[in-house]
Amino acid sequence: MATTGGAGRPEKRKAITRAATTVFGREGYVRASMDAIAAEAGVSKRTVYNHFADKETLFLSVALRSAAELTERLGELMAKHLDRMVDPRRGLVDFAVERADAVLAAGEHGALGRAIRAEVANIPADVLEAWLEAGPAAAQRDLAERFAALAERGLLAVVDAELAAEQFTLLTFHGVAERSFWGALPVAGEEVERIAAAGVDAFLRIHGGPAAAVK
Amino acid sequence: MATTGGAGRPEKRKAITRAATTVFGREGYVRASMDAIAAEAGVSKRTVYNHFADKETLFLSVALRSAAELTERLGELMAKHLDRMVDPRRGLVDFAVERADAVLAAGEHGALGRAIRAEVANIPADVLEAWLEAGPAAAQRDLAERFAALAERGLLAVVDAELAAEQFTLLTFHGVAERSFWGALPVAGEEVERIAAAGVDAFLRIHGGPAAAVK
DNA sequence: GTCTATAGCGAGATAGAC
DNA sequence: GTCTATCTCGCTATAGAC
Repeated sequence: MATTGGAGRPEKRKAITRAATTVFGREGYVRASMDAIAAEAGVSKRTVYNHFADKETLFLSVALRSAAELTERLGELMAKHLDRMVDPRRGLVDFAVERADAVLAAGEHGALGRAIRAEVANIPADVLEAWLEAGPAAAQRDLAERFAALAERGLLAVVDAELAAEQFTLLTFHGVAERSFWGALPVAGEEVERIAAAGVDAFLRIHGGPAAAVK
Repeated sequence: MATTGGAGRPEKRKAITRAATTVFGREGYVRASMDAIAAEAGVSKRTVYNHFADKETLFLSVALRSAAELTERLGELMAKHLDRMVDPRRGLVDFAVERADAVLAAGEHGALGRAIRAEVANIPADVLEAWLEAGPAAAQRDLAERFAALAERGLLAVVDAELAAEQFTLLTFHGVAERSFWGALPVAGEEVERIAAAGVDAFLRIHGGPAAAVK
């Protein structure tokens, strides 16, 4: 959102956004200080204010960027596991595990998502809408399209792809997200796999095609 | 957790915890000021520090209390809707709707839960454990016991009651919690009912007994 | 002309003395 | 219940260095 102008070397700007991402992710919006971000970026505080009008602008800028990056990463994971899927259970479980890792791994995008969720009451409605559209909503639409394609191929018995995508995410991801407080606390890999497997089993009982019948 | 001592009139203490609950819930931990809490309680700041050693102690104290109260309230809702249940779908949907209201209604316990989730990285592990035990974990165990009893009565076909309770919560509650950012943003009542109904339908496909077969 | 370094302002916080 | 010491914050201003 609205930088201060075109001023400044682009490599400095990149260092600032990188630093802001890690510091906001680690400390949250209120605790993070512009001093700490400048120090982490290895630039002077004045340079930070040369590139971004104020703290809020910087935060929303990196939050939007992080959401878009995560959406892209999740799209890659879907392509890898779902597009050429043969065994529904295996493909879905593998995707669920890798998604949980991608979103919740320490120091990654999940930390900024947690900061956004903590600040939601203080974020302008239109900016929050933009974040949702670049992040969670977009990823959810991607997944729904993939599920519709899988139904086309007879691998899932999905009638409402949006609903199926929502329920898949709830059953295989949100349990882990809640346990780890969106990545703030570590969750054992085998726990992630256990939840993913149980979630996929349940999902297939709701939306599984004949080829994916569950005992 | 560890107050400063037995000093002070109990009605003042109650006013302080009430005020702290609303202010922490409204502003979050970092933004909330001890001045604002003292003003909201109608006492002097000195009185606040007479009852609670510092800001963190006060916060954790009211967070624990709120979690326990919410667990009790949820237990009442379960008793009301599940113990004498006749129609599984109706009972489960009604419970899901009232639970979402109880947890996420503006200014209620959900606000403090949101504050806790935002501060999770800065909360001592043992205190966080205590909060989980008094709140979410206890409520989840209650629900599992109820589900086991319903299976006993033939109203559900549940084999793993803990898993069923977890999946019920995911399917009927977490979608609403996520949409409203744990109560920070309003969600229309009909949206809550729609999600609850779809979640219960899915749940009954996984765990429904013969009496609750879904088309 | 963009950067660094530093100093400082005004506001608001915790915490505690009186 | 007031009042204040001390700290840190976001942000600005003033220097000079590459």
